[in-house]
Amino acid sequence: MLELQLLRRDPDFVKKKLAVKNFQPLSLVDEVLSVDERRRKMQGEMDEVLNKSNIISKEIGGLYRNGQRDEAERKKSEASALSDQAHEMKKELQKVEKELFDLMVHLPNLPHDCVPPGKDEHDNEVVKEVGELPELNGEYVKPHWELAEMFNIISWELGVKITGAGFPVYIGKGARMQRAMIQYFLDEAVKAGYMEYQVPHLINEDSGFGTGSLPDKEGQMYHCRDDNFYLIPTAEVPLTNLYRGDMLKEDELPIKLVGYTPCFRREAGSYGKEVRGLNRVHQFDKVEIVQFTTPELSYKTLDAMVAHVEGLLKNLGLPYRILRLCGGDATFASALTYDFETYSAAQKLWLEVSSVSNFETFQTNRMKLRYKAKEDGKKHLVHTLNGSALALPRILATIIENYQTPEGIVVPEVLRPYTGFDIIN
RNA sequence: GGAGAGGUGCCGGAGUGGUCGAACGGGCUCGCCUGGAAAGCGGGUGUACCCCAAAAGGGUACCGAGGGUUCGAAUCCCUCUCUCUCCGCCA
Repeated sequence: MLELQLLRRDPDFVKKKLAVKNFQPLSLVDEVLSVDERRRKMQGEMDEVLNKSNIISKEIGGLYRNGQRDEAERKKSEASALSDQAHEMKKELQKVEKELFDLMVHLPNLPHDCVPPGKDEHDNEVVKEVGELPELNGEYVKPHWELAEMFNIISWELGVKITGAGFPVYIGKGARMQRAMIQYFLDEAVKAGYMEYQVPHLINEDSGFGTGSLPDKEGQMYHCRDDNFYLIPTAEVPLTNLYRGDMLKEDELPIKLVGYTPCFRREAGSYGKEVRGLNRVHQFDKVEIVQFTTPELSYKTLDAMVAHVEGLLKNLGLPYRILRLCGGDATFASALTYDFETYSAAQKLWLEVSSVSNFETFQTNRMKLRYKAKEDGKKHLVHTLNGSALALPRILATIIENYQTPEGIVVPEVLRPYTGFDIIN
């Protein structure tokens, strides 16, 4: 959630930034301000009534103590009227507060200065492209879903039997590849100073709200009706919410967390080749890194996280490119997002395998996560960042396609200590 | 799932209708004392919102959450939630 003070201070700036994000209608900003003004006025009036009521109540207490019962009784009706009035005002105020909140919740985060304007993925900016696009020839240009079936390492059919489409079952070396990647990614993160966590895969509403997943992405999450829990769409949600509501000391920052979890996404509305094979599934595994930091350091931190993800891709030997997402393609909560894509040779397709974002104070304003500055002891909202490091299925898809040979699928060197085999055949 | 006990400030822990934003103790912090320290003494020590150009100051709310009773609620009533103990079930 944006900070209301910012809207009050500089509504034009906010509008300008929202325009970059392709947000409509900008008049929402004015609406917020007018509701906010109404709210303040109402609160002032209510406080005044409450103040009077409190004074009289105290007087009544005093009168009783002095034995002036009659005088006290007489004052009661006056006090009663005031408290009724305050009660009504409170109800009205709550309505307006709710109104204000509902409006604020619909404002996305403001994009960072370097975010290019734009509508959708076509306007994203390619920042960097690394590695040779592999030239496959002859018959060895099969897409990963064919190879996976061929070597019996993934079964879509079994997944359908157990659950439904989009729930692949990994078998034998396929399962071990998964486990190897998880372990490798976790080890690399721990080496880089991240604290490993194992967190719940179900979250409550407050957690969903904290990261901005609710109400914005409600339809994307699986919901357990009976208990009102949601299946996590990413470890970002539980990891970030670990610190919800806290007041940190500046010395405690930065905080670096890493966690492996499965991720569940309904992906309503997806279709076609987009969802073939591992390209888009309802359940997948991911290692996620999260950082909490000060506003001064958060963009440096973002760079460091980008570098970390880049390191992983380099080590896996996959051709990749980094995109700076344009305003329209970046998510609701992010101020700046870099997407990583690997090139899947057989599909001749760039697949998104990581997304690294700085949310600045957008999440912490919702979560009320602050820190006390060393300098002046003042409280500020913490900056949050996160990134996939990495999401497994598309990495696996890319490995399967790019490393196919007449003998089988060659396992990238860095994974071999974890898999215990060097070829899938 | 059943029965019971309980959630108070940074921590411990009082408080069962008015003078309670909350005793007392600890912690932390500032000052005095000291060559320095300890002990001791004295002061300070929550958050959010509103009024105010700002500061000073003032107001309101907050004792797990939300409602209710009352002129007045940390205190009484209801609902929810979490923790603990016992029983049942169980990886």
